[in-house]
Amino acid sequence: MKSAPLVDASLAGRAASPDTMPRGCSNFRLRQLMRRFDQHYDAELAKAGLKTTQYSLLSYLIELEPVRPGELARAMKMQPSTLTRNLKPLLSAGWAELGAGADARSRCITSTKAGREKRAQARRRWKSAQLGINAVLGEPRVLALHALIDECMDLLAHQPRLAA
Amino acid sequence: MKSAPLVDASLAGRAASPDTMPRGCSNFRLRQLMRRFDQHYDAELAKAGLKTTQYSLLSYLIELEPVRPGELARAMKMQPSTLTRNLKPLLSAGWAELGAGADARSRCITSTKAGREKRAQARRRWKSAQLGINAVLGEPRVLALHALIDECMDLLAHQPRLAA
DNA sequence: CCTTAAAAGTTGCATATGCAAATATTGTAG
DNA sequence: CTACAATATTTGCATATGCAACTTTTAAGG
Repeated sequence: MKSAPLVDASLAGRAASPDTMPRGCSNFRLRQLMRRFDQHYDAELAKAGLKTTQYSLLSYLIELEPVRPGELARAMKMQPSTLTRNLKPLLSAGWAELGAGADARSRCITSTKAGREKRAQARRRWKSAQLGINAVLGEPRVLALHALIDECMDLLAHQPRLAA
Repeated sequence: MKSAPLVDASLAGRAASPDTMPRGCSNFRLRQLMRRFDQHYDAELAKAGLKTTQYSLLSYLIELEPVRPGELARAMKMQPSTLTRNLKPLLSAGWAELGAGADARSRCITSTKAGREKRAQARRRWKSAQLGINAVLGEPRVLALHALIDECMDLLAHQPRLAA
């Protein structure tokens, strides 16, 4: 028995025949690729002493500051609770500061001088990582990937009710 | 001052002009999309009582069992240490079991009857989530995304030295 | 005013992720 | 047989992620 392939179509999704319907789990695929990318960028950014996620957050903060937590979370399309916690390493490192907002129930996040310097330094590492990706995958493919991701994000954004 | 766009090209990467070079951070984009997908699949799979990651792991386990931890990690392209921990919820739930391997320093993972039943049940939820994605994004776009991800994974796999 | 809703953040709980280091075991060279 | 390298897995440490519940404040009705 066991005529089935090692990993069935719902897992890897590259065995079964026609290309008329998506095979395999989109989420698992995305997750795999994200892990790979993350490792690459992290390895480069580690030389500047931060994680890729921290670099993104610091960059968005510097662009948008002074900014409220919720606003920043919305801009980065993440949960407010996630932002609260992702901010902690930046606060500990002295790259960002959390002050009182106009509204007493809100806050105001700003970057420090050290934070802006760290971002400038890390940016060179990020650039290196990005160029590495461009080189290995080829710029056209990276462009296509970006475009496709953007399309998906747009379509998902206007779709409040996704689950059946 | 401040003629710069709200979020510069290195962040969102959709402002600046020519399409001749990738703009913005591929990693951040992937991360965003992955979060979205994850939420969608998780919402659906929660009805069966597990997370998307656990569904993937359980599925791979059932396909490959009996299997050693390292082998399973390699198949799923994740770190062995990550697999060790991701397995814990499955063990706690009684969906998988960890036994002694041939080699005394290794182990042998197998699924339980409850695990296989749970997977069958969860598979319907996964299918529903996947169909939802196909519907919102359109099957051609999902196919394109899969193909692109697969290409990237292949190119990255044969590239041991990525970082500069 | 007072009650109730809405808004903004944070915390509790659980999981996912990876690197580096530790552990245990097996294989190998002298 | 022993010291050392190679293999297989797990732990320590730190972060990332989300949902649901909770706290505090402000706004809206009566």
